[in-house]
Amino acid sequence: MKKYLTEKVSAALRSLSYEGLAKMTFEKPKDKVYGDMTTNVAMLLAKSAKKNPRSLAQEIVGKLDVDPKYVSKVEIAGPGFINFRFTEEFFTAQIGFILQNPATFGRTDIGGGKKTQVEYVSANPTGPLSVGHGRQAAIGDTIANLLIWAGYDVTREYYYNNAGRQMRMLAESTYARYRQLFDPAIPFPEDGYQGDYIREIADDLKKERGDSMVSLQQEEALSTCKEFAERALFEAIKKVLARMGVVHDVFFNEDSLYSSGKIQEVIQELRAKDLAYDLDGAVWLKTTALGLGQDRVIVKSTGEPTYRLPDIAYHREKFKRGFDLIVDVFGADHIATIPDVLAGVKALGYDPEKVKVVIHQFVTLMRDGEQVKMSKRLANFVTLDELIDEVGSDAVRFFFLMRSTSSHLEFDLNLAKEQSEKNPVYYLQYAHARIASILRFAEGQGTFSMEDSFANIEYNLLKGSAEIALVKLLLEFPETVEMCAISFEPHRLTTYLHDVATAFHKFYHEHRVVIPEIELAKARLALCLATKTVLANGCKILGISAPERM
RNA sequence: GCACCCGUAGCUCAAUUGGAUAGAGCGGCAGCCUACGGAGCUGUAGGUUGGGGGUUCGACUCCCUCCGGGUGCACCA
Repeated sequence: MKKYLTEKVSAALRSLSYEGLAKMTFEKPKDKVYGDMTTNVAMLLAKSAKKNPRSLAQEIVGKLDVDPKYVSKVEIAGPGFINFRFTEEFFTAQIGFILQNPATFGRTDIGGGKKTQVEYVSANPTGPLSVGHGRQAAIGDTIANLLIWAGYDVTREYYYNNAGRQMRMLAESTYARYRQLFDPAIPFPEDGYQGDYIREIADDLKKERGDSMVSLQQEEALSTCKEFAERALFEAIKKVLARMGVVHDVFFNEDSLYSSGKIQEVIQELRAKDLAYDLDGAVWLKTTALGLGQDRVIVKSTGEPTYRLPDIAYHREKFKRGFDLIVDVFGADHIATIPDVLAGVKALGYDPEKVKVVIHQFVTLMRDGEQVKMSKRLANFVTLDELIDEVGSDAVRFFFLMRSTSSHLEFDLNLAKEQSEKNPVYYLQYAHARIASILRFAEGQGTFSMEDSFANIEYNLLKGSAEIALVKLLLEFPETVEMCAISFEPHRLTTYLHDVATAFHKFYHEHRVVIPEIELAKARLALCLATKTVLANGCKILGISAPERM
């Protein structure tokens, strides 16, 4: 549609020798009285051509040569919009296109196979995943799906650190809990991890090792505790993620950056470029030379690197591994670290423009109209596992994706559990199940069979406004996926699918599908099947199920 | 104090990335089941887009400023 118009309008511009003076874009007007497609090219042209936009539009339209089989009306409106209306046949005929390859409808190739990495979750194995991690998992995973559908070559990655101070504390906490099983008087470290999950790990440790570790050297015992706790926690993390349908391709360990010497390489490179220097026994990154407010320490005077250095080294690896687009999904609490990392990337000679950082805001759980209070320190937070237990993984994913990532998300537990039209995820799934039910019914009546070819359907029998509106919406699916992918905004897909469900329900109430007029019945069944296709493909991208019955 | 995010209908949020009369869901009010799923549909009320300036043919969107909420700030991660 856009392609066709682009061709025709640029031909008209060429004959008026206005070509290249302004960027030509088409979009779907918000209000359907303005037609199916509109362009503001005349208004953009007005300035450089020094002419009134409306008379410019008049000139362009005069030179326009469009096929009346496709375009039924061209008009100029408002300050100089050129509006196009397409014939109904133009739309309905494309149902056949959807049904030709249902599994791939919505896929595009704008990504051109670009090698892309999406990093998300990346929680260190020091405890169970929180609901915040859940939001990140849903967002990251869906962005990855969107990019795949848009033709990118995507790797899903999880970055973690099992070496630092946090892990030391995990080991000490586990060890203390373990020893308390034999002697309750053993003290618990002051900054230790308070959560009950540590007790559970200690219990398991006792089951496996008995009291054999009580007599062990402390360092040896701690290293055993660390390994044991890390393994247990990582298994738990992977298990919860799997419950949400999230599976990473690569787990990248921060420690490998040290053992392989990459950290040292980065320091050398930065020094060689005169972007790192020594002061007060520490190594500083000259971030001021890269446009930031102040220089930052990358190696402390104790010889220990700060978090910035491995983060920069990791991003260097991302580039070295050949990724052409790097998407980092982080929580809002990591905002401050981003400029430093990007500066580091730039300092090493890579293009920071290739790194897209998606920041998501926090999640508040609401129950019975009141905020569920959570404190990580007191370890009384709701874990992602518990949330999935309570409302199910479809609702969890959908709710996490419903809002724009930059918006704070209020998660209404009562609503998520409610099995009614109020609940947006059920509303969507219900539409899919309802179509499945109609198709079953039609097959039972012998109106059609799934083996039928949809090649000879008389689509022009579909004339009702609800039918046409539904078709038009379905045809927007590929560009919607594309737009969500390139803007990294999954929530727009949830909005779109909700609209599709609404358009379908409206169609359903206005038109009976399985009727004696067999040709019309078949055309409507084809429309149902096309709708089911879009809903199913959309749900697949969102990572939620599209049930045949509910 | 500095940086980033947010502020839109009673509530939770959208708004085609600068387009035409700012839209949904929930809640409120009024309706719709003798045929394919009422987990649905129809109608209605509800707004100075936090305030004020600016850029533009055009601003919820971009710039400045103020107000309010959140997050971050270190040789912690």
